[in-house]
Amino acid sequence: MKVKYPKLTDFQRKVFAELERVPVGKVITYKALAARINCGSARAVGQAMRRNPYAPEIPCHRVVASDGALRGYFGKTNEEGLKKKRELLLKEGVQLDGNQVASTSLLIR
DNA sequence: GCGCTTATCGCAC
DNA sequence: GTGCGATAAGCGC
Repeated sequence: MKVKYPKLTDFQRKVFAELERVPVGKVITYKALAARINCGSARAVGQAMRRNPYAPEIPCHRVVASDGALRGYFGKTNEEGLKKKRELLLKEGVQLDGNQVASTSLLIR
């Protein structure tokens, strides 16, 4: 298996690995993702996403807050990026309610 | 509702 | 090589 993202740190690599593990139609929370990589801070996960150089290549739109609420996208916490995130999720089959997931059952724990 | 804590990344010196 | 600051969150009070 080749290193898909050699420019990323081990931390980001783990985050993306777990992210790829999320099936289409479902999403994962920052905390759950952080816990999977043995990290107690969800903030660090968001940090990796925000600064990830492969933003459009990484399905960061599948990562949501513990409440299932979208937080930001492409380094933007405004509706600009959020709107796109919503569209992507809907396209993937994730039902959303405004800027929040319609059902927390869609979240991977 | 508001504020503080925590971990990682980015950039500067 | 080392240090400082900022952040796409979470939890507590």
